[in-house]
Amino acid sequence: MSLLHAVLGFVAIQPMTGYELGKAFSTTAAHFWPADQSQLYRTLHRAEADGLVESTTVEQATRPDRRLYTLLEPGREALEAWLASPLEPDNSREPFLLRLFFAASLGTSGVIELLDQRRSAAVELLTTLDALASSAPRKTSLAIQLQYATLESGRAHARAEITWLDELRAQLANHKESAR
Amino acid sequence: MSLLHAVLGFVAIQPMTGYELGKAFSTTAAHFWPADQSQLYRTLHRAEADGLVESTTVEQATRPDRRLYTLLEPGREALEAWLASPLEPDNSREPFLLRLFFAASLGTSGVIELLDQRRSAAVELLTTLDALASSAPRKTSLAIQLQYATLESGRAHARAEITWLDELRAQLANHKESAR
DNA sequence: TCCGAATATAGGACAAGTCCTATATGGCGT
DNA sequence: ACGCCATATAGGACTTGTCCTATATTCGGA
Repeated sequence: MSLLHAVLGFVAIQPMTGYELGKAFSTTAAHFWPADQSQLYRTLHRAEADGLVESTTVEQATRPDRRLYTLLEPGREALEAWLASPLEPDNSREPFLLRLFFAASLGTSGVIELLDQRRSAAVELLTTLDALASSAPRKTSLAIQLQYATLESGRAHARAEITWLDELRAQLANHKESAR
Repeated sequence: MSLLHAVLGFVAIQPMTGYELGKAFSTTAAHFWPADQSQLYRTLHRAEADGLVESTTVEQATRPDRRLYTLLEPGREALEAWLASPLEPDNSREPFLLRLFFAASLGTSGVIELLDQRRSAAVELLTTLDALASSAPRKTSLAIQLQYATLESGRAHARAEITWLDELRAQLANHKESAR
């Protein structure tokens, strides 16, 4: 349901085509809201059918025609209603934790390998986010500040993840040693 | 797809009924893997159809019959294969970040309210996890250690979330003040 | 010269998860 | 006395998201 709201949010900033929306997602929102291309276009169709947005076809000579989507008043209302609605309880899935939970049969050394793999991925994510953060624009408007804040959130959680992994790893390694 | 693996993981520890599985999820894995009751039973049916588990009906006088599921060899292999498979890239959705990203139209004070709501939820989660952690058994086996580690992960991330929220809140409040 | 990437939109098939309801009974609180 | 909760399993309807493919052209690199 939320992809619709994200679409409305982007279109509220500026009228866009589906393709541009895809770009906007992958460059600015990918780390907290991956958007499938197919799903994006379907959501746009539905939003238009529901009268939330309006599209105008822009013909192009060589490229396929572009459909430029504009936010309509009902769409803006839906967006504001979403922003003001109570926060839904957070029930996110953590595939890594699920695996770790059941990983005992890998043995201590196997689990440590798992932790190292996860650590690599977390470090990679963190460096990506660091790069994005350092190339971010000056925080002039509230909107820009908030967009930057989502980056900061990702960095904070990535750092927390790495710290947790290191502590767990040390604990397991230590335990293994003393068990010798 | 992962619910299947979680089911195999639990049944590997001990043969269980669907109902007991539901309990196991909600008491030990709820914070990183919510399991819908309907989905659970469907997954069990499929796992049995696929020859991964086997069920025996235990008749009861007053209560409905219980179907006790046992892990079969192919199921154990599937579980081990999953544990040894490469980590999938992490693409989790963060509805709160999505909302924050587009929340500028709420104004600084509206955003601060949003942050406060989120903070309350995070604090509540943290205290729940703290309680679970303090009532956790002694970390004797590797399995118990890993299960405890998932709790620690939740706590680490909850604390990171609270810290991030506090910093952002201070920054926004400060900005608002200096803009007067 | 050929292959892939970028531009631009769209549909089909499928997987996974959510929400609601149904069935049947016993115990507990108010 | 009445309703709700726990026990125990299951199906229907629906939403959301994923993966793959199709279409059509242009440009750049190996």
